[in-house]
Amino acid sequence: MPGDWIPQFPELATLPPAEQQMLAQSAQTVSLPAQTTIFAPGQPAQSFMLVLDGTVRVQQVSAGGREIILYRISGGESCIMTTACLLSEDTYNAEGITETPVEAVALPRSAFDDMMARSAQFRRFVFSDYASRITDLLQVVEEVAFERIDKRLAQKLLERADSDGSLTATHQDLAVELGTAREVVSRHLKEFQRRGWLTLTRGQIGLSDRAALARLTETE
Amino acid sequence: MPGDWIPQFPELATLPPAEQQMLAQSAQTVSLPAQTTIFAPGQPAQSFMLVLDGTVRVQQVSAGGREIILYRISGGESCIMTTACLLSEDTYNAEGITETPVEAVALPRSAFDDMMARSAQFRRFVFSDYASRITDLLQVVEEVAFERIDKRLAQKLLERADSDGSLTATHQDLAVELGTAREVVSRHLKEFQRRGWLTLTRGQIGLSDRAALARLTETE
DNA sequence: ATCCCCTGCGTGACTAAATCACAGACATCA
DNA sequence: TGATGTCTGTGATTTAGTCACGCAGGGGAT
Repeated sequence: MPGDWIPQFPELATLPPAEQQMLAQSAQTVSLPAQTTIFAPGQPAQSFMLVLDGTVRVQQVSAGGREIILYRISGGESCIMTTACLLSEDTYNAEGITETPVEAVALPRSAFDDMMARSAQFRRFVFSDYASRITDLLQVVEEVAFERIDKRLAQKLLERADSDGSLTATHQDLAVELGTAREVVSRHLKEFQRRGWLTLTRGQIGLSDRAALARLTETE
Repeated sequence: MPGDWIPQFPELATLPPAEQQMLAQSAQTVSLPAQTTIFAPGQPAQSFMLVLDGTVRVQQVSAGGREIILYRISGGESCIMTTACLLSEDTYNAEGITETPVEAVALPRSAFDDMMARSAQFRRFVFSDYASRITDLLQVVEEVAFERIDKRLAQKLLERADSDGSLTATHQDLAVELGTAREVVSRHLKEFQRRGWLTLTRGQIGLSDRAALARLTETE
């Protein structure tokens, strides 16, 4: 049913019926497999995306081939980045890739413009999305510029571990998360293991002392 | 005369007369001395700022006291950051400071909302501002994460030098530009001097071989 | 099975950057 | 002419990133 996704977005669910109708009619739901590139340099996006389910990873790739993850979009969030960067004539080099299969709603540019013109509430929704992304980017700048790798690594491990304290990730994956080199991650992980904080197996990490890792993240 | 600043913004100069009128009537021009804090953490901004003359520096301060300059706003540009971060409930820690005396126009929140509702052209203006800021931040992330300090330093020197090739800045100032430590800057500058690329005097740098510096910025 | 091959991981050697702890140099003002 | 604060120089040490490997585990393919 068109529009049945609207309740997933609290800011949209309270729109007047007429505007919910507009959204429902002009939006297209799309299903994307994992590892799909949603946007990339030189490939301008033409719609406003709302993610219903799954996660999209937004990352930056440097000339030297190194990568860093900027932020992720998951169910109930929107991704203004695409439309934002359309408007900027400067070249940028971020790309968006689905990490899991993704269900999303695509609002065509014209419908997006209509909604922006019509609804103050929709505008607040969009601006709040911009603000969140900017906050994310400021966070990344701060961490990359000022925080120690061991602290950042511990943070990521805690973030990505499931309730059992295990996570599936190669050292290279973690290096990309942090924007550093694989060897650096390997060495810190080995040190963590030596201290008995975790166990390492190929492509898999098991946290055995979350408290110790958490303590590291709190160091000045 | 109210509104006589509008021609400074090409995207606004072509607005229909009625909307130019609206802008002219609701905007307040303000004069700020140098070193004024325009926005800072915990001090929410309440208007959309358009800079007519002078420059505003937006920077981030870390817990450890280190700083990094994110971007600058100068005449003919707008600063959406303030309004953006109002909407984000998360705390962020960027601050905006005037580097020179600044002439600006402040559009109150209500007038900003009105213009957004009324004019597609104004919306494009605002979005393009967002996009530029995001592009700036992506640039910073890329440089901090992946570029060598010597290259980044050379870039800044070329950027900040006047037509004579001289610039007034302490090593500490340059360290803040790059988000690094003063000693690191001092050592690279000394090396540049040793190579005959510049001359150093207290608080002042004179570039004597811009071409060599430019070559360094082009290294992979 | 055995071989091959690809991916993930370990490691030493080296370079670059950041941190810590000073000391000296310069500028200004009392 | 000191006295004081800012700016710069430098050595020693730690942390991070780079380069160049070699080895291990886990599929296929034959």
